[in-house]
Formats: sequence, structure tokens, C-alpha cells
Amino acid sequence: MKIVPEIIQKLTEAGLKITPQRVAVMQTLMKLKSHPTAEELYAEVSKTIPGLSPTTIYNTLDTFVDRGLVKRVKTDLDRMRYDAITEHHHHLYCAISDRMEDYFDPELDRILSDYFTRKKINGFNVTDIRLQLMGDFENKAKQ
Amino acid sequence: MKIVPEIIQKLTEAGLKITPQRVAVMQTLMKLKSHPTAEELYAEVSKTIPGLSPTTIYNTLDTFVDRGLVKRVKTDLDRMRYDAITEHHHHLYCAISDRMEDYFDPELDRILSDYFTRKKINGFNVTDIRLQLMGDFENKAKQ
DNA sequence: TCCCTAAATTGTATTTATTACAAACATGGT
DNA sequence: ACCATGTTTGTAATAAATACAATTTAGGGA
Repeated sequence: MKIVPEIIQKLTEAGLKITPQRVAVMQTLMKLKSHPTAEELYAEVSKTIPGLSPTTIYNTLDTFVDRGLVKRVKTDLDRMRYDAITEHHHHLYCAISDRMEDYFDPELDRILSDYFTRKKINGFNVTDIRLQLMGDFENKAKQ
Repeated sequence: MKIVPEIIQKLTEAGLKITPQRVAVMQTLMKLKSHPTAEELYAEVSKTIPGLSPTTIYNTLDTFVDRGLVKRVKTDLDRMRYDAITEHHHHLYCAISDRMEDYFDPELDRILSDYFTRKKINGFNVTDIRLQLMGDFENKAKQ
């Protein structure tokens, strides 16, 4: 729970007012590594903030995305998910179990970055490279 | 329109009955390069098949995806889209204009394939690598 | 510290995409 | 041509997300 000051700093830097709802949403997003949906977040954050409105979850997430504090993630299978990790990373995704995990690989990033510095795409200016690695998890306990 | 026999062959190979709806949906998907949504497809296919039910679009697309004739594509921004190109490719995507285009790059595929042959990810078995290149289109007339 | 204003939250009502399902129909093998 | 099975249709239901007006709250300035 000592991450709260860090969250407050984030929100302040983004020019947002500090509200219990926002702190709790961000806290939950950072705690969960499962790229939760708005609904899952609502369930989780409601434990902390009983009267919470689902609308607040949507509003808050939209605001966070606007300010770059949170990223949206979508798979080919299901609904919108959210991710508090803004550091550059990719995703491992298994369509069968609908399970998604983060994947960090600076070496890969370097290779891709080099590649697209060299190779220009006609009429398109690349600003970000995102990989979705499809495959199967070798049944480590699910997320 | 000479692609119809080709479509019939595809459907037959996939063990599906040939219906005007299916042929029209596939034809439209192959014609449009815009990764249309179900709704856009409904509008377009309705021109050919007036009585068409939206449910048929969803059913047909689900069936096609099941049989591997069509791929689902999602961006971080909007609803489900469909793509009749099953050949391996990536996507260029501009979040501002919500515009998406296909991107083919065998050289890149080779590099990535080599990389993941060499580099194993703990607990995950990669079967497909998909890139989403985020950026801006230099305003060529939009799709 | 209190007040005030802008910003945030709430709750309800809607919209919109998608799915469920049962009845009617069409396809393709025999 | 017939029949069984697969397909389409239409309606109704579900579910996610949004709009909006009313209420409440945060936090800077007096």
C-alpha cells in the first residue's frame, strides 16, 4: 500500500484531482497483472469503495487513457482490457484460454527499432511497435 | 466477379454449404480492404442480398473464423473487424483517424521467426507473431 | 481555515453490438 | 426429386458502453 504516494504523484503530474476512486482504480490496475476489463475492475474496486458507480470506472479509465497513465489492450476474442504498465512491452496471448501476459524484451525492441529505422514504410510514419505473440501457455498456474 | 468460383472452392474445402449469403459475405470481405465491421458488412452485403438478416452476418463471420477463412482484427479503439486475408501479415494503424491497413513484410517475418527460434520464452510456446505498427498515415487519400 | 468554482462522481436512462433461440428454408448427397 | 442436415431469419434478450443532469467533492485563493 506504500504505492499510494506514487499514485498521487502520477495523478498530480497528469493534472488530475486526487479522488479515492481514482487512487483505488489505479491501485487495483497496478496490483492486478491480468489486464482486467472494466467490469472486473468494478468488482475489485467496489471492495474498497462500496458505493462506486460503474460509470466512474469508465470515466476514470477514459481519463487515464487520455493522460497516458493507462493503455487499452484488446485481443481478438473479447472486450476491452486495461493495463497500467506504460513502459514499453508486448503481450503473450493464448486464444484458447483467453489468457494474456506482459512480455518485456529490450533486445527485441532494439532489433525492431533498428529495422524500422532502416526500412521506411511508404506513406506511414511508425511511432510505436506492438507485438502480440500468439501461442500456448505451458500450464503454469493461470494468472 | 470471376472470384466467385474461387470462393466456392474455399467454402467447399472448408466443408461448408454454398449459400448466396456466404458467397456475398466472402466476396465483400475480399473486395473491401478496410477491415470492415460486421455492421459495415451488413450494409454492403445487403445491396446484393436485400432480405439479409444481421444475424446471418454474425453467424457467417463466426463460421468463417472457425474454419480459418477469415481473421478477426481488433484495435485498441473500436469494435471487432474482419479480414479475409489469411496470408500472414501485420497491420498499420493510426489511432487518430482510426484507419487500418495491411502490411506485408517477408524480411521482417524472417527476422522475427529467426529471433524466436533462438530465443525461447519461459512457459510459452509461440505459434504466431502479429505486429501492430502504430503511427500516422501521410494523408494518402484515405483507403 | 473556509469558500467557491471547476472538476468528478453518481444513477438513471439509452444506445449499440452481439448472442440466443425457435421456426422456416435451402443445400447437396442419395 | 427427396430428405436430412445445415443455414437463415426474425424477434427477443443480453451485455457493454455512453449520455446526461443532478449532486458531491477537491483543492486553490481569500
